[in-house]
Amino acid sequence: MEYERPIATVDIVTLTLKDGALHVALYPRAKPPFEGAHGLPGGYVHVDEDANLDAAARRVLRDKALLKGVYLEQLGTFSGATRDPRGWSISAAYVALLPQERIKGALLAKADPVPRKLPFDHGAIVKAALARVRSKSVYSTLPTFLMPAEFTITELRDVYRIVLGIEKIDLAGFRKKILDLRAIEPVEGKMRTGVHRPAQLYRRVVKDIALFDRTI
Amino acid sequence: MEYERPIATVDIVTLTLKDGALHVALYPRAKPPFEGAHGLPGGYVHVDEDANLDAAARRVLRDKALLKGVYLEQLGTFSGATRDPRGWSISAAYVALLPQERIKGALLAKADPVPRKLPFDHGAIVKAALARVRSKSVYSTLPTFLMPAEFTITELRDVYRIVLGIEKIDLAGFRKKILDLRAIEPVEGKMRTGVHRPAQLYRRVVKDIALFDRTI
DNA sequence: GGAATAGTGTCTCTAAGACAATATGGA
DNA sequence: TCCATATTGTCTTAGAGACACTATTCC
Repeated sequence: MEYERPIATVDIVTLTLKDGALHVALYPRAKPPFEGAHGLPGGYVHVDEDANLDAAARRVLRDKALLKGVYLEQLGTFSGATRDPRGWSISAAYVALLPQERIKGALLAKADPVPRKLPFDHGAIVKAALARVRSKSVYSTLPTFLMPAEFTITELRDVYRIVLGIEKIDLAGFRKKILDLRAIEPVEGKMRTGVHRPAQLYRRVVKDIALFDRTI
Repeated sequence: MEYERPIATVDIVTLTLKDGALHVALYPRAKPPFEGAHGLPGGYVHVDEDANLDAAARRVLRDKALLKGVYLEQLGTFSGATRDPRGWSISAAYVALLPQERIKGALLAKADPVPRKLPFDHGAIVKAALARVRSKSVYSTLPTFLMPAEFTITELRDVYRIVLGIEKIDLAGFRKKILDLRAIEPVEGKMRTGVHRPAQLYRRVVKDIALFDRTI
């Protein structure tokens, strides 16, 4: 026996750093339901063109001009009879991380506390995304995907501070850990200058995240 | 515009311990496709009776008489045009853990290496489930859900050894860590006897898993 | 020189790991 | 008594954290 098939969609929680806090990218909805309201980018799975859900998520990112080198991982699947007014629905949620300058045309809203009045269960999805990113950042180089192509160790340390909500992280210890992992490498001859000793610039060397033995 | 809706199913990777190794519960498929073959328990989402995917997963467990106190978590969602001969499909995969004596009527197959010739992409799903359970067991009390109601610390230590693939874990250090966490408590007056000093029996006290600061 | 941050070295202290010592019941 | 495992205690050592010290640039 065949059962009625649920609606199948993907939704992307695109997180970035702005003004020292995590922000989520929201876009106005072009069609009902919730037409005009700002929500997570997403949409129907296109069974004729998407090879799978990952491909559907990448297509959504492409439509928003968020393309190359974006960190993307499946967050979880949200479902139920009541989350979408159109009927029983399944939404595969993804988390994307990228530096702010890569995002154009989106409304960047503070991710914590989660913005009020998001459509569907997008509030719960953003909350889950934040929890995932925070817990994973404790023992991985996930926050490097929030950095621009080149960054100093101090800047990376500050991003860890923001993501993890830690008031201070000792720079000497942080430097040792992050360099021992060999997940970033110095960019030859490039320094960040200022009214102080110039700092070495680094870039991420691994495509995926690297894991620490312990915690940051 | 509405797109054609994919098939929506749930699949459960039920892991247990047997003969000192992780095993996965397989059941013969009653209907096509792959009728008669052994595969993961699962089935269509019933939009008329399931409140959401978690409820669908619990219904599948209930149908297999695996009911109370089963640890269940969403593993991830597997999808695509080709994984199911019936068409573009989405399967929400779940991991369930329970002690062997709770499982009746299933074929228990060694989970590592993954059994050959499983239907659909069930091989990949089992592989992902194993990876999830192993990585999470490093820093949590997840393996306690593989234990019967009462167990000794030595028995729990051995389960960690099996799940993590570690040849030896010092019992004294393990005892300290697991007791400090207060995730298990002694069962008053109950001891496991043998041809040696009797051992205190313990039971799990937390409903969910508890997390270690570091690793086992 | 002074200010500010980058980068290195060192000390302390905790905690993990190894392992010794003791406890207890059955044969 | 001995054997086997349970349970507790102790010693050593690696590593994290704190922080002092030096380096380098601009003013």
